[in-house]
Amino acid sequence: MKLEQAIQSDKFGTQVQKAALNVLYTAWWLKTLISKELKKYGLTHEQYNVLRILKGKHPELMCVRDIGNRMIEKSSNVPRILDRLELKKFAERSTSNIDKRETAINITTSGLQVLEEVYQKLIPVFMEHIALGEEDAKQLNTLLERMRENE
Amino acid sequence: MKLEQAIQSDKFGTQVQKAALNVLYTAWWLKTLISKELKKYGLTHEQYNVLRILKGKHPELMCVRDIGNRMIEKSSNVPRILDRLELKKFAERSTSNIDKRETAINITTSGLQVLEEVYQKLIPVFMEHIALGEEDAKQLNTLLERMRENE
DNA sequence: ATTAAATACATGTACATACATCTATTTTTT
DNA sequence: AAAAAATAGATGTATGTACATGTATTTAAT
Repeated sequence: MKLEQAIQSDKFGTQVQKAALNVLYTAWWLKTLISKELKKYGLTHEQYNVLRILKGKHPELMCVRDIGNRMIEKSSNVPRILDRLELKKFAERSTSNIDKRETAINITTSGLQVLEEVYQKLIPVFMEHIALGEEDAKQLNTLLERMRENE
Repeated sequence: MKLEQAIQSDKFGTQVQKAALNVLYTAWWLKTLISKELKKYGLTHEQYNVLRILKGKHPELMCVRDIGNRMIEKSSNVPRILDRLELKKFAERSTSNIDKRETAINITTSGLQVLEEVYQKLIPVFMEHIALGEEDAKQLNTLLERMRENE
């Protein structure tokens, strides 16, 4: 859907201003698409993100700050997200031996399992709904990174 | 900043998967950029968005559903955002005469005023931080809309 | 005309963001 | 070594999202 229809407006000033709205809208669209799938497994987008990050280092443990640095949304409140993951037994907290201020976080076996299941379901969702070839995607990545170049 | 640095990862699988993360990250980056400016005026990104929408129709009044349809994030809870705008006297609610179920919303003079002030401040912020020419922006818009083509 | 269905919006709940503050540790300074 | 500063992360608060439910009003069905 064109942005004009999506937000029922066609007063964008410049293409740059339209691009900003387009990025925001596309991000919402993507999040909704993914979240719909995750919901079947009782996961939110952010909880899934944290699990993916934990898996990336597994079997190493990670501290809260390291997870935060890898989050897409830097202002995410990681301790709170970990609270929910712990309740669902997808992650475990323990105090670090080296530095007792640090919390060492581990993904559980069922965390790894749910992650794998969800990922297998997400692939076809991506395939079906994201209408972009590898070449276009590459070009899109270039433009988005150019957009953020000034800090 | 390259996405690899931003989220401290370079395992993206495909360019399409990277593009999805890149869109999400850029949206967060944009929101943060804008919100920092809005904060000086006691506005959130979403409140600003609603005010912009109201201004677009002013002096016509709008109902809650019409505002919702124009929001970037379709799942926004418009009544709640209006609560805050009303407290700050930037918007007013009244019951529609034609259909008493509908709430007619009006932007106030100070709402229009704060919007104009903020907008004047946002222009240079855009100029300074969004490193994209009109041609690149146009191309970005094309790619984002192609991405969402399959619904 | 009366009842049923639909609509508009408000409101409740769980989760998340954005940001400030607090507590427990560790590191640095003196 | 003792005091001060820095750091890690938990927690509080206001706001927002996502979605379900409730209430008033209007429209459609019988």
